[in-house]
Formats: sequence, structure tokens, C-alpha cells
Amino acid sequence: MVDADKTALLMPLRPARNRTTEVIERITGEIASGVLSPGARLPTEHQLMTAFSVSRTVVREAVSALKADGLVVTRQGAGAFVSSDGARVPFRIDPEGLSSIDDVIKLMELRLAVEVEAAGLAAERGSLGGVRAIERALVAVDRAIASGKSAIAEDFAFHQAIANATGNPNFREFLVFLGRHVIPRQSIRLSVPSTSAYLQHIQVEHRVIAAAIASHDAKRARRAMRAHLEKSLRRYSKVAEQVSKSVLQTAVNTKPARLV
Amino acid sequence: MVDADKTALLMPLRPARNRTTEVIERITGEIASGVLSPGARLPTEHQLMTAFSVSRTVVREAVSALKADGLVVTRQGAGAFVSSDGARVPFRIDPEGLSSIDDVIKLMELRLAVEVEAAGLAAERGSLGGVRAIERALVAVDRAIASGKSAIAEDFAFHQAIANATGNPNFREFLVFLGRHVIPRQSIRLSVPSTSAYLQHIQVEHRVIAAAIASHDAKRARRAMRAHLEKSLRRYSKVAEQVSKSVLQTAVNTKPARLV
DNA sequence: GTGATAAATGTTGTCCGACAACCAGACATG
DNA sequence: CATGTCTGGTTGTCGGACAACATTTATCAC
Repeated sequence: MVDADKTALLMPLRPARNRTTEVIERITGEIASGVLSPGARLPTEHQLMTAFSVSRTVVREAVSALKADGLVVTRQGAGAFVSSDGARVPFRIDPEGLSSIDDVIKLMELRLAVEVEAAGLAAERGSLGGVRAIERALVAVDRAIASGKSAIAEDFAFHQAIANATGNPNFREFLVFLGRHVIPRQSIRLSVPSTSAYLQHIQVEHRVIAAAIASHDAKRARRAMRAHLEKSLRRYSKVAEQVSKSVLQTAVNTKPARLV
Repeated sequence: MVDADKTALLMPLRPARNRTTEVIERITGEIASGVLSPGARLPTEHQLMTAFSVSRTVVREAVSALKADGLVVTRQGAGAFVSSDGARVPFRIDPEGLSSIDDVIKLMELRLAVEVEAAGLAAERGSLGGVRAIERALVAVDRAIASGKSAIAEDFAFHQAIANATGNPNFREFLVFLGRHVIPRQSIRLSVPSTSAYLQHIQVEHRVIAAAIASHDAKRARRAMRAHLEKSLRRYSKVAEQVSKSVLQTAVNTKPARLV
């Protein structure tokens, strides 16, 4: 954990405020604020050059980034246009917006919503192979606990196996997306006692969920998953309270992170 | 609808296969396939220029797009690196992957998961203002029905008001994200009878949900929302069956859309 | 006059060369 | 040995040029 903090301190200064990102933010702002409505044509590269007094390279890189985000589409010889079908613009979670523990909790609520339904769907139509995969993930957690590890990766693999058993890839994909945001937060590890006894208690909850899915009892699966995740949420918010009391100590650790 | 199809036909050729996109796909592929592991440094711009035999402009626009996607970060003077914390890479839904009705159903299942929990949270901790907003959205739907409109936008606003009442912005944001993908599909409108009688029946379900939220009954709110959306899903999959029978007619309509 | 064809203009896509800002490691200095 | 400096390499920005394409305008045949 100390290592994680150190690397965070040694590798800061990511968003390197160069001209390109400023142009990106300006254009993005005008699109978001509605000045440029969908389908509208945005200024020509030359106009943008003179308006922002930057080179064409900067303008083109900015537009390229906007294109990658799906906000604009370009047509050679015609111009660049604000994307009319918003279907391409992705769902982002600002990493800066996860600095507080409360933000992490809000994310975990979304995860709970998805996972509860995933457990229900897995129970309704989980194939034999899907159920087998869930049980394999369970024994993997067992092995990790036995060897004294924190079993974080194995625990996540278990939840992923359930999402997989729904037969709906959206559940697995969205779960790993949320995992990428929630898991790397070091504050989680602080909240997890990760003693063998605690982990084995978690495993009991896991087995209840797995049993409900295996017996195709959707209601029980949803209830078990909800209980499992709500317990984790409550434990987490308790940590939030404790941490908020010792703000001074955390402040010196989080402040540099905000500068990133 | 005919207009929408026409514009879709007149403005096709989105992925305009230019050199930049090819370079993007090549690099993205090498990252996805694990050839370039997180934290690894990718080749210098000069190496990429000679490797792909393109100009530096193309290379820079490509890495600019990759930067916008969060796949790589650059440090002036040091190089470009594969992003180590995947927290920046967004959640995308490939618009091409929504061509079949089955894909849309799979998306709606995810929406159901989020909305059921949103209704529960809104009931648990919905403020007075939040409940008022939900009721306002309800009368808006009433007005739309009375004036003979399809009330699609007003219906979505109602669901959005519920997501808002959770106090967790993630729910609203994710819901509008999903809405951007699901709503524009014309196949939905085909499945909606949109007769006044049908819409008023929908409103009955809406009122049950709103009442449960207003009385802070989380369980009932979740159950009502689940019933509401599952009914919509079932109706939708029925349409899917009917459509799959008349594949020939839909084929001529969907084929060009795939080319977009 | 009208419709088709061609020219002209404007815009994005690509290439090239150059310099500034910056970083990492080698080197020199005390 | 520690510190400062230098040097080569890399990304960031600039400017100009031409190609490919779209749109508009002008021209011509009928």
C-alpha cells in the first residue's frame, strides 16, 4: 500500500495541460452547453486555428480526439459535424471524481444494481457450464484464502463468473468496467480486514449465492447477492466515517493525488 | 421515419477508412492482444512513421485518439506509454452490435437492473423534491397522451426522474447513456402500439411505481418497476419473433444500416 | 429557359521540414 | 561520492504545401 502511494506520488502530472487538451475542452464545452447542437457543423480548421491562435496540428489532434470520443464526425471536403446519434459517445467515469470515499460508495451502488440482477438472470437461465464455472471460481477463492492471500482477484472472478452465466455479455463487460474503477482504490484494501476468518465468512455468503443459482432460484439468488453486497457497502461506509474523523492524516495523502 | 432512413442513407460511410483509423486499429489491436502490456512504452513516433509508412501527422492524430480513449498517456520528452490504470478507458457499446433486436433486448436487461435498484433507492431516500419531480413527470406523460403524442420523451423523463431521486448521479448518467442507445432504435417504436388505451395502461403501472416510492416502500417500488420493465421486455421479444419470421423484408432494411 | 457539364472555391486528409520543450542517461566537476 | 552539466532522443507546436473530395458557381448545349 505504501508502494501504491509512492508510485502515485512519483508519477503524477498526467493531464499535462497542453494546447491540444485546451482546444478539446473548449469544443467539448460548446457541444455540451448546446451552442453546437447535434448535426451542426463546427467551424473549419482554419477558423479554429485563428480563433484559438494555434497551429493546424493542434486543431487536427483535438478533432481527432473528439472523433475518437464519438462527439464529432468528419467528412473530407465537407467539414466536421457534431455527431447526431449519441450512440457513439461512451460512458465515462471521471477518475478525479472518485477521490472521496463517498464517490466510491456511489459507484458500488451501481455495481450492486447490476450484480443483483445478474445473479437473478444467472439463476433463471444459467447453463450447466455457467454454474460449473461459478463453482470453480469458488474453489479458487478457497485456495487463495488457504494460501493466505487477500483473494481480491479471485473474489472478483467469482462475481464475473456469475455475470457470465447470465448469457448477456453486457453484464460481464459493465462489471469489469466498474471493477477497473473500484478495485484499484487502495482505500478498499484498507477496509478489508482480510483475515482468514473474515474471508471465510465471505465465502459462506458466496456459497449461498452459488447454491441459489445452481438450484435456479432467481428470487433467492437476488436476495443473497443483495445481502452480500449491502453488507460490503455498510462496512465500507463505516470506514468512511472513521476516515473522515482523521481527516488530517488522509489530507496529506490525498492532496497530492488531486494535483494529478 | 422515412426521413430518418433517408438521412441515414445520405450520410453513410462513417468509419471513412483513412490512414489514421488504420493506425489506430493496429495499435489498439497490439494493446488488446497483450503485445503491449500496461505501462509498456510504445514505439516512438518516428518508428511508427517508418513501420506504417505514414506521415507524422497521421501518427500523432492516432495517438491523440488513443489518448482520448484513455488507452495511452504521453509524456513530453519521454515517450508514449500504455495506460497502466484502466480507470480512464470508458464503457462503450458498439453501435454495430445493436443491429439485431436480440442485442437491444440484452441492453434493456441491463437497463432493468439499474432501474429496479434506482426505484428501490428512490423509495429509501427520495427527498420530497425528488418525489415531486417524479409526479410532475407523470402529469407530463398524461398531457402528452391527452394530446395524442407517443409520449416517448415524457416516459423517459419519468424514469429519469426516478434515477434522479436516488441522490446518486451515476444512476441518472448511466440511464441516459443507455437511453441514447436504446431509444433511437426505430424498432422500438414499431413495437409500441402507442394507442391511447395502451399508453394509459402504462400510466397505471407508472403510478404504482410512483406511489411505492412516495410511501418509501423500497420493496414494492422494486417489484413494481421490475414488473413494468419485464412486461415491456416480453412485449419486445414477441415482436422479435414476429420480425424474425419476415426476415426477408427486414433484411433489405437492415443490411444498408450495417454498412454505415 | 432548362438541364447537364465543367470550372472554381472551400474543406479535410496527408506529407514534409523545422524548432521548442522536455526527459533520461552519460559525462564532467568539485 | 554527490552534484551539476551536457548531449542525444522524444514529444509538442508551428508553418507551408499538395491531394482528395464536396459544394457552389459558371458555362454550354438544347
